[in-house]
Amino acid sequence: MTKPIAPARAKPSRKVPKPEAGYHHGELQEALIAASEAILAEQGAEGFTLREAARRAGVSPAAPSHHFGNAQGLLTEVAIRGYEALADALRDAASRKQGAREKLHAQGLAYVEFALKHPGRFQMMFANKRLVADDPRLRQASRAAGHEFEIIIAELVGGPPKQAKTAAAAAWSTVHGFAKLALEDKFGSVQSEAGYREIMTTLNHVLNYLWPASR
Amino acid sequence: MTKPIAPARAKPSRKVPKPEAGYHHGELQEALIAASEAILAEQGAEGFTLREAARRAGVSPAAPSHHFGNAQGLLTEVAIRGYEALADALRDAASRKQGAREKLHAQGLAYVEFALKHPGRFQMMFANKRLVADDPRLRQASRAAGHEFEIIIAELVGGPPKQAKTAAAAAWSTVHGFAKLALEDKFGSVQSEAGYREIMTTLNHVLNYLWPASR
DNA sequence: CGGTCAATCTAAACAGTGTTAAGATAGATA
DNA sequence: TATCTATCTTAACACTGTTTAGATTGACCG
Repeated sequence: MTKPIAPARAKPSRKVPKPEAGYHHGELQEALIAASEAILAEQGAEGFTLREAARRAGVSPAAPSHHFGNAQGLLTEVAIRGYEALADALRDAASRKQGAREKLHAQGLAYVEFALKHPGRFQMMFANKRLVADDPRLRQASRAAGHEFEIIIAELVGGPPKQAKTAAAAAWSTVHGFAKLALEDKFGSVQSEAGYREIMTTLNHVLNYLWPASR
Repeated sequence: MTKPIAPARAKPSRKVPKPEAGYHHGELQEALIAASEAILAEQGAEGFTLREAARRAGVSPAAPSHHFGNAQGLLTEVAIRGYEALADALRDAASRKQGAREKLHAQGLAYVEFALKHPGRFQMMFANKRLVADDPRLRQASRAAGHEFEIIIAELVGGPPKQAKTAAAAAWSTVHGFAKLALEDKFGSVQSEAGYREIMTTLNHVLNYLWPASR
C-alpha cells in the first residue's frame, strides 16, 4: 500500500465532490454502508447481498472489494456503527431516569426497542460468521455497548466487582434473549403496532419480576 | 448391482431395503435429514447447503424437492427434531432434581448445554427465515419445548397464571440470551474445554443471582 | 504545464448456490 | 403382463461472492 501521507489541507481535493460523476465515485465507502443499512432495513439480515449493495451504490460488483476486502469487511463496518448506535441508545435511556433500577429498566426497554425497530441490523451485529469477528474495532464497539449495562449494574448491586459482572451478564442475557425470541415470533407477532406494544408490556413485566423494587 | 434380493422373509415389500441400491433410494427423507444434521454439526448453520445434503445422501440436487418441496422444508423437519430433542433434554434435566428451583436451574443448564453442544442445530431452530415458520408441526414442537419451562415455573411461582407466564418468559429469555451471547463469543471463547466450563460456571452464577434460594 | 503513478473502478470469468421443467426409471397394482 | 404413479436425474436458469486483468482518473512532482 504505502499511502503518500495525504496532506491534511490546502489542496484542490474536494471532500464533497460532484454527487454523480464519472469513473470515480468519491464517497463509495459511505455509499456502500448506507446501501447495506438500507437493505438490512428493508429485507432483513438474510436479504443482504454484496451485489445488491454495489448496485444501489451504482458501482460494479467488484468495486467494494477495494475498500472492504470482502462482504464480511463491509458488514463489519455496518455492525460497528450498529453497536455505536446501540450504546448511544442505552446511554441515552439511562440518562433520562433517576435511580439505578429505573435506569436499568429503561436500558432494557431501549435494548429491545432497538432490536425490534432495526431487526436486520441487530441480527447482523450478532452474526459473527458474517463479520470479521476478531476485528479490533468491532470488538471494542461491542464491549463498549456492553459496558453501558455494566455501569448501571455496578451502581445497582454495589457489591464486589465479581458480583457486578454476574449481574451484568444476567441483565444482558435477559434482554438479549427476550429480543431474539421476540424477533422469532415466540411471543406473538411483532408485525402489528398492537403486537409490538403487547410485547413491550410483557418485557416490562419480566423486568419487574427479575429486578423488583427491592434489590 | 441387482442383488439377488435375499428376502429376510417371504414378502416382496421391504421397508428396510438394500441400503445402497439403484434408482430408488428408499429412505431418502431420513438420509437427507441425517445428512443435514451432520452438516450442521460440522459446519454450523451457515455451512448448510441443499446441494451438499443431496450429495451426502447420494442423490441429485433436485431429488430433495420431491420430498420436502425446498430447502426450507427440509430444514423445518430438522428443526422439529431439534425442538423434540430440546424438550427431552429439559424434561430429563428437571426429572433428576427435587424442588422447583433446583429443577429450574437444571433446565437452564441443560438449555445452554444443548445450545453449546449443537450450535448449528440450535441456531437453525431459531432461524425462522430459513424455515417454514408457520408449519403447524414446527410451531407445536416449539411450544412443547417452551412448555417444559412453564411446567416448572408454575410449580415455582405458584401465583396466578399471568405471573407464571411472565416468569416463564423471563426464564426462557435469560437462558436463551445467555446461550446466544455465548455462541457469539460474548463471554469468551467456547472452543476450549476450559472456556466451556468457565461459561457454564458463569451461567450458574447468573441463575443463582436471578433465582436465589429465597423465591 | 505536462508526465508519472497510485488509487479507484470496470469487465469478464469462475465456481458455487437453490429451484424448475422435462424426461427416465422402477415398484406396485390391476 | 401392462399400466400407472411415485421417485429420481439431467439440464438449464438466474442468482451469488470473489478474483484477475485492464481501463480510467485525479493528484503529485519535475
